[in-house]
Amino acid sequence: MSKVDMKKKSKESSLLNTAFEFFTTKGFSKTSITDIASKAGVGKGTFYLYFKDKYDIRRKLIAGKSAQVMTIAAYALSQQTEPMGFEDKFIFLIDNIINQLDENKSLLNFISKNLSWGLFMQALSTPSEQETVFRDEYLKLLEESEHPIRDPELMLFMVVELVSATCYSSILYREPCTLDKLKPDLYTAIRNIIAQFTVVDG
Amino acid sequence: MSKVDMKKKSKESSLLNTAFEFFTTKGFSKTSITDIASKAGVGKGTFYLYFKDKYDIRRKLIAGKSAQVMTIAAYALSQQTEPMGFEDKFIFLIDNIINQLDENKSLLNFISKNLSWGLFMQALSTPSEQETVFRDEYLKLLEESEHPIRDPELMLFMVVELVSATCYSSILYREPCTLDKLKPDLYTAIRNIIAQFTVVDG
Amino acid sequence: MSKVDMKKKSKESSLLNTAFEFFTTKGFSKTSITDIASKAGVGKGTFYLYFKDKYDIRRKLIAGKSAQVMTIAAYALSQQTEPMGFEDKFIFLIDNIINQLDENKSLLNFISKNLSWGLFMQALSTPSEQETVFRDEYLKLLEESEHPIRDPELMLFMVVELVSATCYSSILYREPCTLDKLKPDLYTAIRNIIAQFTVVDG
Amino acid sequence: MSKVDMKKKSKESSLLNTAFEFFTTKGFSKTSITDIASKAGVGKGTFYLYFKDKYDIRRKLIAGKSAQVMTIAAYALSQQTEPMGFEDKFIFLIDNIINQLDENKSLLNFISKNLSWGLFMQALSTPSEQETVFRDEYLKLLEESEHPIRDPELMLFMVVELVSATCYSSILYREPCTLDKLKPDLYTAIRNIIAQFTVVDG
DNA sequence: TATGAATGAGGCTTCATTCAT
DNA sequence: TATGAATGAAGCCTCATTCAT
Repeated sequence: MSKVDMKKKSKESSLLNTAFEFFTTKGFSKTSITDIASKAGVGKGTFYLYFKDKYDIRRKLIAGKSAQVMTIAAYALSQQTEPMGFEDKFIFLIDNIINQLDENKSLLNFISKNLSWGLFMQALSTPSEQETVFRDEYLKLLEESEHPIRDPELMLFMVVELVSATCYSSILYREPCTLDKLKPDLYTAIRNIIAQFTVVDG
Repeated sequence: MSKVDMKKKSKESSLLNTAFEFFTTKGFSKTSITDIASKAGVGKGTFYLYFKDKYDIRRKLIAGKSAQVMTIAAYALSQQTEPMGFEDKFIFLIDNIINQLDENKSLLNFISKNLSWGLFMQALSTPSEQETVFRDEYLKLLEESEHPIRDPELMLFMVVELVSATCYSSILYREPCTLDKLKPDLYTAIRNIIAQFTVVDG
Repeated sequence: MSKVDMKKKSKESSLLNTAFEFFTTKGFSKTSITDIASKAGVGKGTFYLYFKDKYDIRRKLIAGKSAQVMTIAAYALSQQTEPMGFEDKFIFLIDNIINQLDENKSLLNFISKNLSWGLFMQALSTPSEQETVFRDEYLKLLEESEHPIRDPELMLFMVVELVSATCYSSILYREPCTLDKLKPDLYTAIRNIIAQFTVVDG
Repeated sequence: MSKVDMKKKSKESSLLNTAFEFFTTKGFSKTSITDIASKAGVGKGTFYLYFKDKYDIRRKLIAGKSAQVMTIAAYALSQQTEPMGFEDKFIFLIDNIINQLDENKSLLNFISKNLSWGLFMQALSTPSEQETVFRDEYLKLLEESEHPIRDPELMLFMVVELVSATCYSSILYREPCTLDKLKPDLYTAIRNIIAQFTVVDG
């Protein structure tokens, strides 16, 4: 990569990072291009060399950040050596993601405010530049499961929504309780949901 | 209520209704005071006689609409004659609310876009002008329950978040499945959550 | 007219006058809304209460100024008491307009820069708020003429174009000669054009 | 001309042609340097190697295009073998130019939008790189004329203005009539103007 | 109480021009 | 010579809010 290309990448990163910071603190509509450009240390016009408009930079942030979280979680799971069943692996992934978000509250804030089920699924199945993808990992988990899961997408949907909604409030505002206090009950609830979708042979 | 007071109320209502319509269709930040006032048929200045600013009218809308939903559900429950246990009553309330939202998509849209746990709890416990309040109803349910519930607020939190997040996508976008298909699994999951919070005497 | 309406009219006039001044000196595309508003002593937003955009104010200026010139010329003719033939009346009108423009160079500049045949004819036949209209006057002249004119619109077109193009340069830049020096030859040329369009009975 | 010089010329030509195309279609102020450079297939910075700024390229276009038209007309006249008087030669030139413009509407558009008398006269007397020049041809015509012309510059001025203004509207918009219908009356008018400037010995 | 004219800060975006490569 | 990334001034326009009537 040439020197000039590196500079360009660095500018783009700088803009993305700054936008991310403002979006998560001030909110999208209260953040102006001027805010982003000047904090990023570039001219206002420069912004438009890299992004079509404000919506464009948000879209790219969502895609990038989602992929990043998924990839980290999937990678962590792949590093596990001891044998685990489907349920444990699934909980492992969930737990890893929750911990990432717990340590990175602005990311959580951003994702929660901008991620709908549609965008999430899209991010899950869009490989972009990442090699491994969450969805593949999830499907692999299913195949390895001893007991078949009926309606795996609906199950994933319910779990994801439950997790994201409860953890959001819990991590950011410690309401109605801290994450530590929430986790046991949350994981129990997840295991119950899994059980409820597990087809048991007669 | 005097004639003048009625006129005042009517203007306020008109503004609230119009604002609601725009917020749910165009979104909050893309709705202007001019939009609201002119559609409501009053002068722009009049808006400021009833509301401090744009945020004020949103706040009042959230409170009012939440209370309305809760009140309707609680009233419906009170009309039930046959005896029901805690779990059934709880599910009854949830089901009633879901049905209200299913029939009133713009309300769902508005609540989902504007309701955080904090605002929701606030709305639940702010009597405003409504007589009955959801929270009272919920607490009454708990007292009547045969088996004690550990951590009732956490339980309510988890259920509310699960319901609102899943139903939002399901009702509005039919993704990942229709509401009819979702309901059985959702209610099973809720019953499991209730069970997991129920203290069983030994 | 109420006090408030008078104020409004005065603001609109102020904006029109200022815009006219800038358009004729700096040119249309180099004149900004900020220029106009601040010189007119009103806020930038106020401009948009009176005009849709920059093109709107130009359109209104063209219509207004054209009508004004035509009306003055027609009125002056109507005040003439001594009997005149068609040719003389026509030349009278032309001469009056030329003199108006000679005394009002910025008006000439503006009209010349913004008036096409289409706009001119449109302005001529749009009564707007003026009572008398140039076109009516012209048609009346024709009717009174002893000798019929073949193709009166084409004749008017040729004369108008000849007059406007030559006088523009002559008045503004005194090139290639002064207006005084131009007039005799110009009027001779016009009389010749009229003659060439006059149907002579045989 | 060296290879490098040819390359240079080709870039300059390409820029001029592209600018001409945009100026006549989009207009001067709505055409950006980016438009010109990118359509011409060169870098934006390259533009500034050949032209001082946007006004510079317009100026050079006007000069070049005017000279081109004049040269073609003068050349056509020089090819005529049969003997013609001054009036006929003059009309011949005019007719040739009108026909050029009729076949090349974008050129007419450009000239009309950008040519004032001043620029025109300047173009006529600036030899630039062209060998033959309209003005020379015109003066030669005068000398050959049997009857002296009083005030030849004023006469040329009036004719040129009459022709350009009427033909512009006629060719581009067919208003108020087509070119074919206009020509006879126009040429009659021109002959009359010539007559009016011709000094007849007594 | 009711109005809507007036405001000006601030948003988004374009673009002529420069300059390091 | 050739490039195009970078810039920031400047343009247009919106809109929440105020205030005189």
